[in-house]
Amino acid sequence: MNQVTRRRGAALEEAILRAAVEELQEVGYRDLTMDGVAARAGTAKNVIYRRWPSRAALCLAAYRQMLPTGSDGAPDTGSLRGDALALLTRANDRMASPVGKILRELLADIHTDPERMGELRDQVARAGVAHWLTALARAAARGEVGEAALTPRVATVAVDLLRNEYALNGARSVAPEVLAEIVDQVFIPLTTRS
Amino acid sequence: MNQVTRRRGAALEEAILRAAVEELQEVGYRDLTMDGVAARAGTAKNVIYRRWPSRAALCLAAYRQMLPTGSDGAPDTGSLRGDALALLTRANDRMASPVGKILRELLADIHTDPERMGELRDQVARAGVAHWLTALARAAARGEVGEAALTPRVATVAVDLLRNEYALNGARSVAPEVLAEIVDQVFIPLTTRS
DNA sequence: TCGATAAGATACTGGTAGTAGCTTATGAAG
DNA sequence: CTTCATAAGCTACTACCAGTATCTTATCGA
Repeated sequence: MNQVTRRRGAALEEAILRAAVEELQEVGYRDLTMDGVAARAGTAKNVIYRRWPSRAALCLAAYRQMLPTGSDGAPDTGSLRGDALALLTRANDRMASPVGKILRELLADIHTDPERMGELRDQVARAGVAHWLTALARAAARGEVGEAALTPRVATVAVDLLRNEYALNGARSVAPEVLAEIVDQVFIPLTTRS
Repeated sequence: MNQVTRRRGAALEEAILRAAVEELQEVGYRDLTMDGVAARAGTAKNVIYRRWPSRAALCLAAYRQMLPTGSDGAPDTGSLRGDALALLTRANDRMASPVGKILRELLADIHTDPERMGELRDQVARAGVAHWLTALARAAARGEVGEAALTPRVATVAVDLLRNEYALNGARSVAPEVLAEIVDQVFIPLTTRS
């Protein structure tokens, strides 16, 4: 592994992160090893440890790289129920995807580390709140929903419940019927003016 | 560690489980080691492996031993809101307790193992659903709530959201204000006839 | 009394996080 | 062009732990 030209600084850092991302994609968080990342990056373990204090920290950084940069717009199906189902389905797809799996493994592993949890929480919790709020705002403009519904808690109730399903179900993806149930039994009754 | 009298069968099994429970209480799931349990039980690791196939399996069995046997009755405060807050507070206390912490560590570790997840899920999900249903039934008798609220999904919505808080917050316990928010912004509006 | 069974003791494999210490390429400053 | 601090590269190491193997020996039932 004798390097002819030696990478340094940012270039090396990127190479390591890229290697970590690839390892995450291929073997997942649980089975990712520092030796593996080092080998793939063509460097040595201690080089990694000079930049990130632990395996979890490295993987967290790598995870960030994997996130889609340009998030899609909010769906506009014309009805609140349609929008909600679309948003929830999208969230479900994301959580069931490889990236979602990695996120869940990561969450599971670092849930005792308050510091790193904080970083992840924002990533997780904030994802898409805006979309729910705009969907609600549109519905409010149509007169479908009352003012009382426009709190963050209510807006995110559906995704929160979805996240709970994953917490209970483990790795499996959540069935569409469950999504409909959440929307029809909770989200719509909560938001719709009666 | 030469035993004068050698324990066998059920007696030994109980001793191991007791040791595992104590280790769980003292160091938690994450830091529990099979060597530690064996030492504490005054036996050897392979004896444990003759009974449980893995560390996770042993800890799951030990966790079951830790559960309170006689669950408390459903609170009856006279109002649905009071009952809901009481139930949710109790659930929060349980989840924040050492036993709850162990449960969460366990959940986090085995969430990729569908088989063991199934065992745990019932334990977790079913816990207290009955109480919510009786609280709702009482409220229905008083005319406080409509029929539509009497689905499992709606009945457990508060605990489900609480569980989500733990998923997002990691180890920390959930603040009382959050409990009130869940009750006042979600549970009560969902259930109460308008 | 004897023999099957399972407990006990010990040692081992294999894998991995994280550390240490040395060598050497690199780039910047003089 | 030379020097020198820095950081990359390399190797080897510690410590830890899950799970396995093997042999000895106590126990219990026939």
